[in-house]
Amino acid sequence: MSLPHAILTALLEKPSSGLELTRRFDRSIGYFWSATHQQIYRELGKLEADGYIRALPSEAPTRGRKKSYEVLAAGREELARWTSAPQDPRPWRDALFVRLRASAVVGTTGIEDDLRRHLTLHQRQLREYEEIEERDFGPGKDAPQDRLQHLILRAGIDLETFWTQWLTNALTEFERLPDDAESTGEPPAHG
Amino acid sequence: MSLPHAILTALLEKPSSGLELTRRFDRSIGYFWSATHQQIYRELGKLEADGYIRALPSEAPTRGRKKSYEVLAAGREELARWTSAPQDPRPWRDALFVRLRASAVVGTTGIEDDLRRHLTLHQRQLREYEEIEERDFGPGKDAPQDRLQHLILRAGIDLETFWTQWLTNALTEFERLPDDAESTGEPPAHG
DNA sequence: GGGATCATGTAACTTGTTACATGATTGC
DNA sequence: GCAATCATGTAACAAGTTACATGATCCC
Repeated sequence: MSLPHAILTALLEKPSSGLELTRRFDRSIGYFWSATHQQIYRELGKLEADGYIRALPSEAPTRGRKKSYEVLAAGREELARWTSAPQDPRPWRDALFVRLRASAVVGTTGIEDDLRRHLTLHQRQLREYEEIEERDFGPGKDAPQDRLQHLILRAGIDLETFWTQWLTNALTEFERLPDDAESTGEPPAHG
Repeated sequence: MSLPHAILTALLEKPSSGLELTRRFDRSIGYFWSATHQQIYRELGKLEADGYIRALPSEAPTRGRKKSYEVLAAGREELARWTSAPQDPRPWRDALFVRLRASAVVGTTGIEDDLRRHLTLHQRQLREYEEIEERDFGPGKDAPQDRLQHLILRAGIDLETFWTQWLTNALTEFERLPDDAESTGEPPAHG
């Protein structure tokens, strides 16, 4: 149930239309909770039906006409409630590790190229985050109200750093592996 | 489309019944792709219908009777195809960061306790992974065919290390924050 | 008036979650 | 025979993905 609350947060920061939200989910918010415009419109409809947000008064609300939303008191209360309520971390899923484990059984052909490609993508993302950090949180820009934003950005930087290091290490490991290593049978139990 | 391929991998490692798979998804495989028994039974049905796996011959296949599956040639081929095909990394989503960003708008009340709780959970998971590493990949146990498994485990260790460090840092940051810091308005754009 | 683009949607599908149902086996 | 547990499922729903539809506006 994070998407509606991410939208409430975005709308509290600044009332927006669906498309404006979509654009904000392509950059800052999307760095930790991505969403497509279809999801956003659907969720806006629900939030309005639930009385958490309302469309700012304008002309006839039809297709193709821009429609901006603002958060109502009930919406702010719901967001505060959700934010302070305990939540377990979700089990994480990553297809790359499924593929690696599969390649221990059916062979590693082809996967190495994709690891290299992923490395490039993560290096690019890391650089992007670091540029944002320098621009927005450089020396003398550490206002207290920005600390939380900075903390979130640091998580992004640290995670991309993890990926670049792990992928670099994995590729080194692959060079040492016998060509197209293929093993069968149960691997160590891991727990 | 990772779940069917994770199941094919597991069945190639060792033919199993639905419940046995469920148990394996609770430990080793579940560390990077979790699944409930309902998902697994549904997927087993599809994989069988697609001709990728088959039930090992036994008595009448009814409810309550154990049913084991093995992978057919077509299943192995599909797994090899999927494993070697390029795949983009999925956009990652983490509710904790949504909550942190929300707390910059509606206040940080309550979230600190949950950060502490998450820290404990991640420390516990990290310890578990490290014990597995020592047991299965300790000195003298680095057979080439285990290298891929070790690589995956290292990713888990590194990720949990990231979490414990980041959460520790975040909690320190919270102590420095003015009580129940609450800011309004658009934060820095971050991109 | 026609194409680009801005803007809001619908529909169908896949994947993951939650709650519940039912049969078989084992130990008492 | 009955409770516990092993084992396989169904149903309903929530969330995310992909493809497509349609109206409004701007600029030539």
